Amino acid sequence: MNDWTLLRSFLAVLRRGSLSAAARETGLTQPTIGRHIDELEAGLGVALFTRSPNGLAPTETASALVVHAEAMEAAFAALKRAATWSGDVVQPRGTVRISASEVMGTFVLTPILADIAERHRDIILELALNNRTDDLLRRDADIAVRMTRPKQNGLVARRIGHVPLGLFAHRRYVAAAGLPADIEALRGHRIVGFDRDDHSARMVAQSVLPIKRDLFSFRVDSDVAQAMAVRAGLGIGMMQKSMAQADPDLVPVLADQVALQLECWLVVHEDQKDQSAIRAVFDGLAEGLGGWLETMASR
Amino acid sequence: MNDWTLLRSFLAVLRRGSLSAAARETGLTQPTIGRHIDELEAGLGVALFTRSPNGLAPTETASALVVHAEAMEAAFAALKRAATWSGDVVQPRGTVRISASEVMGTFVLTPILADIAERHRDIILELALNNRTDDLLRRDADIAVRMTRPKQNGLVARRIGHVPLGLFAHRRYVAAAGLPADIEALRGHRIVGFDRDDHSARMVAQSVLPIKRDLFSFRVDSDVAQAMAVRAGLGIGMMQKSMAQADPDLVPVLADQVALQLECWLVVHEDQKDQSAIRAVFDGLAEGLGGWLETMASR
DNA sequence: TTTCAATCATACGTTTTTGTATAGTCGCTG
DNA sequence: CAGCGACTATACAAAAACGTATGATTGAAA
Repeated sequence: MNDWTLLRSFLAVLRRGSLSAAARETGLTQPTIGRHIDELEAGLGVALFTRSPNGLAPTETASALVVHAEAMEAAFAALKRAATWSGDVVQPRGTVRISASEVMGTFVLTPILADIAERHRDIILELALNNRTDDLLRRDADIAVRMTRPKQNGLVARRIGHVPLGLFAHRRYVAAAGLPADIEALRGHRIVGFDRDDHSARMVAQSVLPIKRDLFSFRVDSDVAQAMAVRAGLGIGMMQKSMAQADPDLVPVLADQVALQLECWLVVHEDQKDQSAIRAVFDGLAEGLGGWLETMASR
Repeated sequence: MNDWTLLRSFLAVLRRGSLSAAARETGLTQPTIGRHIDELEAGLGVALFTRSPNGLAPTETASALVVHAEAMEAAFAALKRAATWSGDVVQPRGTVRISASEVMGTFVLTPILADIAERHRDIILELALNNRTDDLLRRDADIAVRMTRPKQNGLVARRIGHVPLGLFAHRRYVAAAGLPADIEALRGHRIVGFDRDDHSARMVAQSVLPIKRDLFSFRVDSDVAQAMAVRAGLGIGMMQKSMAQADPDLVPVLADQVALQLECWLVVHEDQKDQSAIRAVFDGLAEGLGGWLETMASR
């Protein structure tokens, strides 16, 4: 068993849930995908899917293997990106993939990246939005914007500045429920917070707030959705001040008692930091983010 | 360009240095490998090798891509291993790969692993000897024996105990060059140490010894070769006390002033620690290593 | 209940990929 | 300087992989 191609079909079936759908995704045909799965099961000596007329359901074994198949996929994508930097000429060019949180990527990075794209027309930019911290390790991205200091070896990190956070609520909510007098009084309010993904909670663990899941009466894992929920008057929630200030109907809550800020880090792989395309984007991000964070801090 | 198989040929050519040799390694033929390289170069749009009558030399680009291809390879190997744990039955079985340093793996682990293999006949053991610390991240191994506390997320680590180190020299060397009176006097002696790989230096950075490369008059990166050099009378070198005590001709040097010990950690992936095969090996290692470290400490 | 839109499985012809055989080039050695 | 051993490149045949077409089964909607 040593045919790497079979795993592409494996991933496709796992994601689409059927041979036919996987065939559509990969550009192959249903019999081919079926043969691939057969061959893979025979080669590994395990059952990967339970066949049924309405699709294929992955077995436990298949679920355990998916991380490795995805690692192969990520490595392949990284290889293709790295090939675009070839020669590393004076004029930087190629594809650079950036990983960031939803909020940072959507609201902060986009204008900065627009500027970088303007200055370096030969650089293609990719933006991966999620809150995982292992993007660089898996080479899922070339540059990461993170809110925690990276701990791994082999990474080069630069601290850019601080991002101020605060509690906010919509004017309408405040009119109906009032403002809490102190932190304890928050318990009587509707709080918007995370569902399962407690990355934001871990990040602010050093804070004065006792953040736990049962505190929240509205739960979503998407930071952007949390912000939208607050803007919709669903309750009090934590968000970046820059986002809140963009909406005149949002009022700060306990601003004097809850003043929180996250460190902002720019991270690259040690062995990639001298690629001209990556360096150009890194420097652009450092400059753009630095300026943006300064204007935020001075407000 | 999305044929994962081409990268296997790419790796083979890179390692063997010629199409023909790569063909022999992979079990394919020289024309096939040649076509694969052609196709890969065309697909990526870069030159990977400079052809010559006595082989293919990798370009700079090719060297930059090798890490990603190797990541794919490692992920594939990990997938195949993980498939052997299927079902996760009561009786643990499958292939478990352990990463350790040369010294630990060669001299300490082997008897312990023999014991584990005896108790679990359905477990196949693999032992990868190197001093890299990213084995687990790349999933190059399932369990790692390390001398430093792992810092990464997603890993579970257990501290097993301490490994005592010391300076030693061969009786013959001492007869010729004498024993140093204090640490400063080491400068007048022949010292056996690392060449380029300063992992051991970093590990003992907190020590009293000012370890730098120019201190050494004999340099090898292999810890085992260092120990052999000391046993051959080449000079004074640092080694595990357990190894030194196995040779009656070795005498401790500055034992009262240089007493060093490394922490010994057992590390496993969070999402794999409940696989019965891995758990069996992990527990066996913890028990065996723990006992061994205790007898070492009591000497 | 019947029909329809999915699905997976199988048979067969075609395309693509691979292997075999051979020619040609370079460097090394006697 | 000739011969040998290593390599790459090319031409053609064999084998493997793939796609098309079709049948069979299921589940949901009419």
